Amino acid sequence: MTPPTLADVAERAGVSRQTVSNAVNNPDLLRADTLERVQQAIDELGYLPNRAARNLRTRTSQLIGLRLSPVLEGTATAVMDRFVHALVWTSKEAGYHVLLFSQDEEDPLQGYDDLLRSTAVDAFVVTDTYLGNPQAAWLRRRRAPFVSFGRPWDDPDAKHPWVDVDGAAGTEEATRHLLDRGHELVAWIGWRKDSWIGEDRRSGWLRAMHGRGLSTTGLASRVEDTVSSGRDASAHLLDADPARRPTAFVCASDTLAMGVLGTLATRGLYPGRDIAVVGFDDSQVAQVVHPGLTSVRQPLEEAARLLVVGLESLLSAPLSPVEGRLLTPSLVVRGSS
Amino acid sequence: MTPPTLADVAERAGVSRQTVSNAVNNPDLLRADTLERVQQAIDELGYLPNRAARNLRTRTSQLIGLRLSPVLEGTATAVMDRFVHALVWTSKEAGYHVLLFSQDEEDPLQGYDDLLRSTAVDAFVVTDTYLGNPQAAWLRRRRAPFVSFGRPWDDPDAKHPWVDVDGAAGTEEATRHLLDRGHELVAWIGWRKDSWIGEDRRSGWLRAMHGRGLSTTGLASRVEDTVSSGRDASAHLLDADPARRPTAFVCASDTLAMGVLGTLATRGLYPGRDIAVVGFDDSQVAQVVHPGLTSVRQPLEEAARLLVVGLESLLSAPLSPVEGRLLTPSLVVRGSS
DNA sequence: ATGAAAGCGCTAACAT
DNA sequence: ATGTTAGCGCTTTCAT
Repeated sequence: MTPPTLADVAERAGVSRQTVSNAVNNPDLLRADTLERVQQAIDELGYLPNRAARNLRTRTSQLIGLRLSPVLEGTATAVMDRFVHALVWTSKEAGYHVLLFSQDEEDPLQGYDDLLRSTAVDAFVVTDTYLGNPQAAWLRRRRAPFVSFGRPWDDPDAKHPWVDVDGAAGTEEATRHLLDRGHELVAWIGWRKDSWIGEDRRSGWLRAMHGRGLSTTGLASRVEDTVSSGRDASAHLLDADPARRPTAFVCASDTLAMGVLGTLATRGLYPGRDIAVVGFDDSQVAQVVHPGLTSVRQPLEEAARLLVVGLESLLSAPLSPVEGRLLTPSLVVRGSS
Repeated sequence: MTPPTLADVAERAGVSRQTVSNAVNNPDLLRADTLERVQQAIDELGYLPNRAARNLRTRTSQLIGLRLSPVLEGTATAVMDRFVHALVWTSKEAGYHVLLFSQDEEDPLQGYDDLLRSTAVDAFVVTDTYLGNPQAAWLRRRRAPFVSFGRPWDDPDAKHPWVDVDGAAGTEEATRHLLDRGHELVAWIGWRKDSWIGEDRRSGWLRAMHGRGLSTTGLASRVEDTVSSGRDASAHLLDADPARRPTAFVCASDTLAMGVLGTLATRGLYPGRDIAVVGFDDSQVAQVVHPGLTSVRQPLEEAARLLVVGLESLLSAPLSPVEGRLLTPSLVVRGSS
């Protein structure tokens, strides 16, 4: 009924418990024939070390904590889904599992604190590094091992490994793509100024426009990340100055881009033919909407891989030099451009 | 540096370690003043029981295993995301965490087996109960505790708690909604016949149509779950018999519905005005596409809640009577109808 | 109501 | 190269 233990294997193989432990953890220490004998007993019994016992002894849990942020309905946020999957996959390769926990209403640090104090996880992957998020700083003070997906925007001397995607490079490529297709009046619909990620992405658009000597006057708009904001902003930009009516839109998110598509549909304009549109994140929405939304895709699989690498070095050598990695996203071109 | 232990608390409170354990697990056993003294020591030290030690002793892990299925790109599958979140949330309330693992390429049971043999999780939540999925049967043979989100379609004498959503009721409501709006030629675009879920959803459409004495001849189509299949199927249905040209489409998924919207866009038809469309799952896509896709929404939060309830009773009383629960989805009406 | 003793299954340190 | 000893932090008897 209960799974076999080290002792069961030892008895069957006619060796001591320690030898079995070595066979599992330090096979090099065993003589070839002993190892084989032990291995056979392990196979026959279907032995696998008891996690709780091993965790207690080694003071590790082989678990990585990840806080799941609430699902935002009404937006096109495909990132988390893909990222979680990539993280689970790469963690497995490294011998870790991912433990999910959720935000506590009143105290955002509660979940982290409890898991830490109960030694339930070895480390965290933090994903929300937006301005004012207290987690990173708090975890650092706590000396808790963690890596972050997202730059430590507000903390230049952060000492934890991080991986982020170069949003500016993404929007720059998107804008260049449109410019290459002959567009000159490429508008920007982004987020409010207090979003560093938003300003980062905006800067890529600016860079591309200015790089071609094009003026951006009257072509930008900063709004909330909702479909209706995108719809209103694009309608406004299209109606503002007839002489500088945008022929293309680059958006800070697929959500905003869907708003633009909405405006076009209302006006009988056809995306990709009459007006070009580019989104950000390559969400499912971008993939299934007609005629396909061109979008900037984040290399989440690579991000997850590098985060786990960072985690491993952090856990094996806590004082190793810290590094941040900036990944370049790619543009997925579809019908809308 | 290391977190405080039971012994630390005991020393500080001037009681034995056992008394501290009781204070945590059986506070009723302590005298009020002792309890308060211990509690104060706990608070001062920030003590939380070491998970590994507790797990070893109690032979539980307070962990629920959930296999994350691969993200299907190019489809509108919003279900998993919301479900995982709901599960994490309700699990927390019940004192459990969710451990994620991923599918092994060659052996789909590997992940389950390893976690079971290493006693890393207390139970599983199984989500893919489609035809031919060996997990449920395998877990049952293994006497592993699990609950499933999805009926045991192919196993009438399954003995595990399950929760599922009444797909037929959903499509029936969707179809009735269209009939109430004056449509009579309501077409169905669903999945291939070997999908029980697909046939279930299809039966709801049939029931609604026949309930109003309407013929379904030439109005149905069974295809793969891709956008292009939905596009092709709807185009075909619109072109087939002019006398029975559909004025509305009910689809087995939002993915298929997006294909229908694609066909409409190509032909200059306006969803909701010229042709009505209803999808299934209330994905993000349905929420952000213009002019909004009416869709059947699954009560995932309730499903997660009931699954955790089932899990608790399963783990506390393994021989308690098994129950299955069928939940009724709701229709979210948007511009497309 | 509180305490003492034992042991869950494993591995690190040491001995052989 | 293999075995012995000890103990990780906790909870479950059982005794007081």
